[in-house]
Amino acid sequence: MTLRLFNTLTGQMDDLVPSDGQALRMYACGPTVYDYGHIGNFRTFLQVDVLRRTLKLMGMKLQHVMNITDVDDKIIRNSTAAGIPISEYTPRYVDAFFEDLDALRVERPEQIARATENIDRMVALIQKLADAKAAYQTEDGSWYFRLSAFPEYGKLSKKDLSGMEDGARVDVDEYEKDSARDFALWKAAKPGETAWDAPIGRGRPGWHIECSAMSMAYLGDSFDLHAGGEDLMFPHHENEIAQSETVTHKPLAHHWMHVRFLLVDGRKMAKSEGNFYTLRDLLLRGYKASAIRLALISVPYRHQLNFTFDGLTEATHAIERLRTFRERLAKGAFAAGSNPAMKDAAEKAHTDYMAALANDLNTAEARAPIFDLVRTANTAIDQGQLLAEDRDAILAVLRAFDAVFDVIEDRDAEPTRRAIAWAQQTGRAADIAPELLARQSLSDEAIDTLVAERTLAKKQRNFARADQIRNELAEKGVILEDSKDGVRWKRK
RNA sequence: GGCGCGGUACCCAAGUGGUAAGGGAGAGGUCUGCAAAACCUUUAUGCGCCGGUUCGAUCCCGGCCCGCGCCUCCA
Repeated sequence: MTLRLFNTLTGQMDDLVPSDGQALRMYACGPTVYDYGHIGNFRTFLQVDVLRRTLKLMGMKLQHVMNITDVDDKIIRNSTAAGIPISEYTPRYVDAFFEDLDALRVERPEQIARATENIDRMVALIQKLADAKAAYQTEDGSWYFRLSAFPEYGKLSKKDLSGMEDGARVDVDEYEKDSARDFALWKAAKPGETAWDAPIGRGRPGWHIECSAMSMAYLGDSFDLHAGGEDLMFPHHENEIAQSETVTHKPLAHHWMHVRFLLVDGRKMAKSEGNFYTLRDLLLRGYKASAIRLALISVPYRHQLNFTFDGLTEATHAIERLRTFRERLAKGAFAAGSNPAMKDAAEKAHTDYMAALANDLNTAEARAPIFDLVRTANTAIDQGQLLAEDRDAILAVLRAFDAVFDVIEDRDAEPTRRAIAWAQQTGRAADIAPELLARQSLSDEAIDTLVAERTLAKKQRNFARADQIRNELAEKGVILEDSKDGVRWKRK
């Protein structure tokens, strides 16, 4: 099975296949670690995760590199304000980033590339650009890329910059540059700023050169796929192409994938808009990591996603439906044998599911056959028509679903527990929803004890006491379900 | 201004030239001591508006209205 994926560069759907016949070599732009990640960041990383997992489910091997930008203007600004060197400032945000990825079940790339560990490679690339007359140094010691050296500039974002007038009063602060659009490759050190000594002078790398140097170092001059948020298309990715292809004369990446933005209440998320949420904000409000994951991946990557709290609630309920269903299959007793109708239903669901993913990662379309199967199978179970082999076939379909979506298996307790601990340790305890704390107040053992007491009360037909216990548990966010096979409880 | 995307039921959302997946929510019912879960029924002759092409358009073409994103750091 082959994934058809929209390619920004060609403007059409192209098959995504490893050009070396072995593993798909892909580079995805990672975070700049100057603060905690927000849900917009994570939508992009989640969609790249969907891509990764889909390719793996199709049997493809991956060589996926993600950079971490651990030196840039914002980092320097913030670390200076905090009065500590960037080497002490960034680790906490690097750790937080990976913790958040874990909470959201985002798989780690095969290779993490840190900017500060690849400075030599960036310097070497700038020297090659200088040799090619595509880079020049200004009076203050900074290096810039000469846009006029790369006629194809704009081919990714389809921008025609030929009409832009050089030397126009576009950017008075950058009067030293030959052209207003020329971008920085190397920023000369200013007093007190983090800097590296290099043959091209003391300074630090520009953002764009990082990705060019690291992607080529880990994946070769020309690789299969480059991914990132839509905002990176211009100028970041365009600049990467210019830097790399000027030196190699080969396409940097054959395929470019851009994840569209997440909006909040119909607007781009921004601190100044007051609609800015980190993952931790949502966890502390009591939303489950799985619900956040599902909400952020259920709208296909090529569409804007309008984030709302209603959407999270909806995702919570949808996951609950799937989990309840799987538990019913796993714990129920089914007679041996196979029901041809159910076998067909399971096969069809699997086929449709895979086809939807193969069609440009259409996650919304991929969900539908799974929920169809849930309803069909539930009905069959109600009528005693579902047999043991059918159960196994359906469980296999659910595993294929979770291989990409990864929300049925309940791993929500840990991220929530960690978020609460983090809030308490960093003086943000006030941000923890009271309801969430109430929910945490009962141990599993305490719940089991109360459930047992209620079961006894029911047996003695003391329904008043039984209902009282059920209500008490409900107030603590524990929901009970009676069935022939006993009582199931779950945390809200 | 340039480039691009979207407007489908109460909400989210898929989709196709032949009459609308799925999820959530609501209503009624079955089951249950009562609930919960599950199942059944139900909620768009309708897919922003106006023209056109066509035997037939939500899906193709043109125009218009509305919303959003990028064009500067930004996932």
